[in-house]
Amino acid sequence: MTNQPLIISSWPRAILHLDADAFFASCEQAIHPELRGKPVICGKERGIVAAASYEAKARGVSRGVRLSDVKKLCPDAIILPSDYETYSLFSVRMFEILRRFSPDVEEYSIDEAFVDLTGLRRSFHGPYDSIALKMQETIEQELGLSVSVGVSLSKVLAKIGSKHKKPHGLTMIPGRDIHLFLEKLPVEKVWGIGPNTAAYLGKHGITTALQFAQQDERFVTTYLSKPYQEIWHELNGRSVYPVTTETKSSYQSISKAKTFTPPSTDEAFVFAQLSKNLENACIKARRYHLAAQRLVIFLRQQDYRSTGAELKLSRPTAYPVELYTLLREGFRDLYRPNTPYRQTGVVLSGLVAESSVQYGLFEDIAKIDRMAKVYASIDELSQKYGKHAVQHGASLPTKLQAQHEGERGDVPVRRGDLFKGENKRQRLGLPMLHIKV
DNA sequence: TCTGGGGTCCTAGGACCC
DNA sequence: TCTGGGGTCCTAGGACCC
Repeated sequence: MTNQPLIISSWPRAILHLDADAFFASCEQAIHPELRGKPVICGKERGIVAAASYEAKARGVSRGVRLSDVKKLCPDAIILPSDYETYSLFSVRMFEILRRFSPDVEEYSIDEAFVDLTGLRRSFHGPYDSIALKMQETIEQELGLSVSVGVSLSKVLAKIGSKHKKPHGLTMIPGRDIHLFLEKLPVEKVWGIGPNTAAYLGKHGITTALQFAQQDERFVTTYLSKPYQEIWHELNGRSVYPVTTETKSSYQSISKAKTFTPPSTDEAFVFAQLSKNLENACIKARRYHLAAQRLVIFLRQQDYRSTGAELKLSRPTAYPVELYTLLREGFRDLYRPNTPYRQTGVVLSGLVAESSVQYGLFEDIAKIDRMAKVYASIDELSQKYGKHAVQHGASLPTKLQAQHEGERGDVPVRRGDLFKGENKRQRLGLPMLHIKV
């Protein structure tokens, strides 16, 4: 493997990191004024706290806590389902505001961004901290959201800055002060250093970010791999991570996984879960006009062990019908009877643009064309009525889960019951279609 | 610490070739 | 047939992120 040298920015940069405070909950409070000042929690759909407003945090509610425990901590909490579409709109507008200040905006996640401020002092007639303050104020005025920002010489340091004081912080870390911020910071709090690397560094006597930053280069290149060498430079104020402005329009891989409770030993049910994941992954791939060259499937057992297999496709595709034979074969190899499974998943990888797919000489082009049309209609229906409007027959046994999750989940369900009775879709008067494969 | 779902990048090691 | 050097490509798995 060729060891490419790191490219280190040759002049000092001014990089800002912005992190919205309690983003989901704050969006809810911005839209619904009556929620302001109250403990608001998002995550009802998953049963755990996805975000908590500062009022809720003050009562000890934090991310990941089970909602059943929330009621003990904070009985008057207002618990809402997460509404990603609305939050995305806030997110888009937040990034738009940032781009008024600099074209170099990286949309890092729904509620975080990096902005390269290098060279902007002249046009703004003021220091970097006043630009940062202006951003903060504009977002507050126009969107009613509070954000925390950090400004420093590199992305890693800017992130440390934005986390330093929350909510509504504005932290500048100039080169001469770096050590003050790293001194008390446990090394695992540094962006990119997880528990494994922290434990490894601990064996070398390194527990704080400052101790890590002060290692000499020989130590770093001898004992650490490239990602950590990069972090080491960044902590020392040498920027190696560029602010990338391209908005993401493609994927390296698309995955879908679903956990079910209780774990199941029912082969048809487990296969149906897998099949449904495949359908959902394919829908997303088609939305981005991508086709997969490889399909990974995995089954996770009750004890969290997982087995998987990578399947190669003869030609890139995003159409489940073309993948069922392979899916069945792969499943047959992995599945062990009488083993309780709790999760299945698929990964579509080796994604290429759909338009670049070459069809073989002997393939029935007319048939492929018809299939493409069927799927185009399916995608349209899913858009209108939700993605469960149309399903492959193979995915139908997932209906068992709906019954398991009902109040009387202990009642045995016979296969014959699957199609009986009305479901939500029918009650709403929406079409129910089954595609035969 | 895990919850749960969706991603990215890097490395080591094997297969294969000249 | 063995030895050895060197390169590429691919894959599994690890680590980390939000």
